[in-house]
Amino acid sequence: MSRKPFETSVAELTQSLGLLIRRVRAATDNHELSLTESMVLARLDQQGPLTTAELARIESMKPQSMGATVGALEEAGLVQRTPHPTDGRQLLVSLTTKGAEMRRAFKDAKRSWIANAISQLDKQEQETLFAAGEILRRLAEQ
Amino acid sequence: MSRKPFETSVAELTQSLGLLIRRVRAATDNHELSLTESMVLARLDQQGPLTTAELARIESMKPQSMGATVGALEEAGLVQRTPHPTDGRQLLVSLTTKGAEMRRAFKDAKRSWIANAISQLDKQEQETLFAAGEILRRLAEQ
DNA sequence: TATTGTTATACTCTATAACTATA
DNA sequence: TATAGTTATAGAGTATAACAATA
Repeated sequence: MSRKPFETSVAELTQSLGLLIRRVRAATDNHELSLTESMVLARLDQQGPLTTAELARIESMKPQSMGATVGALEEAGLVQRTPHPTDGRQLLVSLTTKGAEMRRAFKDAKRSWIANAISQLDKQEQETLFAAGEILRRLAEQ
Repeated sequence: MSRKPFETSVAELTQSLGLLIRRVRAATDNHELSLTESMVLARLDQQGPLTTAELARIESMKPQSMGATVGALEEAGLVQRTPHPTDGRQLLVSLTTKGAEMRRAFKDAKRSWIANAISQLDKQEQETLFAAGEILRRLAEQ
């Protein structure tokens, strides 16, 4: 196979990411959760109740921005805020029954177009994608 | 190697993409070009002068949105608009000298944090990333 | 009638700044 | 003094709607 120049490959990757970002945003308009909202539900599902500040740190966002996201999820009835037992400043965010159901639906790969699309790729392409995901995470955290 | 459940891998990939999107946006604030602006410059560099409507189709955006992007690039002196020789409705967007210089700088992988970061990965990781880029583009266009 | 482009307006996501309450 | 959270405001990126000019 003939190798492309490095810059061409980077340009193509950048373009793919750009298209994907807009595709994700478009899906959001279609009554799906936003990327950040999905990420928050997944975190709460995996790690149990967390505070807004903790969620912000995990997702590399400002606490005020995460506050808005959590507020939207709360308004949608997917999460609830309860006072921290010992620290009066903190509010613990946790999944509601409806939020937990939403997560299960996502895991079925039926409700999220991206999970659904990935599930239709062959095994090797899925492996490539997941491996790239880990590399991209390292890049993002740099 | 122990395989993770599919849903876990999808969740991790989604999280990586989310972090990356925010990282790209943060870089934009630091006087770098936005992702879309970079994509437009790359297109014009590769394919020569194009109209706003053509650029919009290529990038899966509405012509009005692309008009704003092109307007920003024009204000920055990176592109110019010239009347189409035969079709009075169209304006051809092309790189200015300054815009062409900007593209060369990007190709040096010094000005763009993402190109720079990728250049520091080992060859195999770069291959994985570029292969994933092609898969992601297919997903985005679905 | 279809297409190119412009202008006006609005929405989402995230940021900064200023504040209160608690530790 | 530091941390958790809220509220107000702003900016970037994109969308929809309504319009003018040209094909």
